[in-house]
Amino acid sequence: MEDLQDILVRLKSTGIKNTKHRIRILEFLNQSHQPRSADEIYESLRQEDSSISLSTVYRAMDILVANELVNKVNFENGTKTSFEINRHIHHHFVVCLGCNKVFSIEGCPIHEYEHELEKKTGFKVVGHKLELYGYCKACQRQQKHKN
Amino acid sequence: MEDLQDILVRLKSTGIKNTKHRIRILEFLNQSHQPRSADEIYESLRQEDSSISLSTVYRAMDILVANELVNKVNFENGTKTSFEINRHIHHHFVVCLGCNKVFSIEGCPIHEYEHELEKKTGFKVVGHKLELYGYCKACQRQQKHKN
DNA sequence: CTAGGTGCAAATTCTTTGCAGAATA
DNA sequence: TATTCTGCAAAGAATTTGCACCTAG
Repeated sequence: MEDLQDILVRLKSTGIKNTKHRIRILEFLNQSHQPRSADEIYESLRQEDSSISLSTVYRAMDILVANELVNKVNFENGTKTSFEINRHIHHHFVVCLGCNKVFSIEGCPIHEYEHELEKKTGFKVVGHKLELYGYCKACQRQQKHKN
Repeated sequence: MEDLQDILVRLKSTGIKNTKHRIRILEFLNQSHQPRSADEIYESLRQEDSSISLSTVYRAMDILVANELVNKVNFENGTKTSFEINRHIHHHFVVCLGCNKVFSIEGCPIHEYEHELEKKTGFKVVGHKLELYGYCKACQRQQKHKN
């Protein structure tokens, strides 16, 4: 887990204002092992400060995403947008369709492919999104017990 | 473009009812070069039959997706769900961030990787989502002109 | 002090649902 | 005819916005 201090330094360097809500959002996401929805962030912050509003969370997410402190994630299953700390490490997600847990994997199998594609089609690739769906070990075990 | 007849045969074989709306939705998606939102489908059908309702479109999409005649697609940019004819050909999308056009590419660079991952982690992979984002030739040209 | 941030309530947008009537197999 | 589908209107969920007040720089 990246040190919160590093993230706060990055927050300062963006020039946007350094409010307690934003700090606590970054804190919460930094300690989360999963991407979190606006609602989850809201509920978490509300436990310490019941005056915060959900619209503040949405507005904070917008600006944190625009400043690359946070990434926006949309999974196939599940309707709402999630957010994760942007650690500037290229990675992808493995999503369990049994328990909806999200695992992060480093390394990327398609950088080479991007170059191939650019050469072949002339399309300029600036990014990509890859997610794998399936069943984690625990859910596979449960599945077997059911049969 | 797959023959509409083939698709209608598949529709029949599902056992779900063969209504004119469903046929026209499949027709529309079959001739589309891009995934379409429920709203786009609705607007298109409404030109010929103004009595159709948006909820019918949503309900039709549910059942067509469940019966594998249609795929559901969620892009990172853009908020609403889109739908495309399921041609049972494994493919991925290249999305232009300039004009929002969606190009389809056949072939998949990560099947091998899936196996590796399964061996390494024990996670059972049943599917994946891969999208590439960037700029198409036309938009790259425009970009240059602006500078 | 001033630009930018915030809470609240209301508005929007996308999607789902209940129900009574209509169409398909 | 029985089951499934449909239109309409209303409800719901997620997200955005207007406005008056507040706070960090």
